[in-house]
Amino acid sequence: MEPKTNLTELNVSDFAMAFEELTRLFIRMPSIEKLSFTTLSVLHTLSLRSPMRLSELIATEQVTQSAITQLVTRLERDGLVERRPDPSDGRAVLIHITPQGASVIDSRRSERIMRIAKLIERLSPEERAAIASALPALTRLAEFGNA
Amino acid sequence: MEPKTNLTELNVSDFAMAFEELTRLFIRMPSIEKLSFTTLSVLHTLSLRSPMRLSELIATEQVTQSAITQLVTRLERDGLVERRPDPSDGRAVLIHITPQGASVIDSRRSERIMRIAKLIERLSPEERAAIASALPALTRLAEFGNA
DNA sequence: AAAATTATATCATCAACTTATATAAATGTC
DNA sequence: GACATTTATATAAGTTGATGATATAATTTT
Repeated sequence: MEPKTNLTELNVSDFAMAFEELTRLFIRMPSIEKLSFTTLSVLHTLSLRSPMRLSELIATEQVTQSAITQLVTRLERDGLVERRPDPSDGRAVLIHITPQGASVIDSRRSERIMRIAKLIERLSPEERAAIASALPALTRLAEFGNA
Repeated sequence: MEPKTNLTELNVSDFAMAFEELTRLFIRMPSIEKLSFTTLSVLHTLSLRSPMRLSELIATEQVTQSAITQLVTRLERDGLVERRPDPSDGRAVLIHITPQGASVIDSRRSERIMRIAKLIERLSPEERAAIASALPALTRLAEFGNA
């Protein structure tokens, strides 16, 4: 609506490209545990909000009920989560993250921070400062995803 | 090695967190064509460097030979790529992207730019300017991935 | 010429996703 | 309260996407 099209459009296109590349880099980043995006995402969400219902996870993770049910079954098999009845609704179960599941997320997070640190080291102080001052904006962008 | 640990570490941790969230947002971003990461990545790589050998794609995409062979077989089935003999090596095939495959990548890219533009609109001019000045640094970060 | 390496196809298996179906519990309507 | 509708979740069947293993042909090395 606003005639900032020229400036916004140029920024966005370059930004989008850079971010796509960074996303690719991240996805392909080696990891101790070879877990899928959704697995990690579910565990991450549970590490923040455990316990949760399956229906809640379906909403946060944007995959089908069946996929979540099956993933939780596998995670339960591997000891990363537990199913418990929901006392407030006989149809539902509550998914609890186990200490083992939580430690997967913790170690994963630490590892990725270390890897990113390695990359950041290769930037100049000016480049780092620029990223630092953009960080609040990037953080805000990220929050839009939870809206 | 350098005693910038404090500043770098603080930045990196926050940056990493914001970055993880943004990555999640991007991965979960809805799309007209529901294609997997590796599918898109292969098509993207081919759109830049077609034709390529399977062995080259194995290296760029960081998955096994078997996975690439099978994926290319499916993409060929769907008309997005073509296999042709490599005249310089009787064992090899060259994978060419088709116009259809290229248009998948193009439309995907345009769509994502539009979606990101929508998000960027919600930032203030100051926030946008901060991201714009960080963009060269982010772009540099992204390039480390191709090293 | 034979051995070793390279390039790729295929098989078997499991994870991860989809749609479809089924069942039980909860809620809404009369 | 009886019945209809909705909700929550398990499961089946199928495809895709990944792995390791195996096989075959072409090329390179010895």
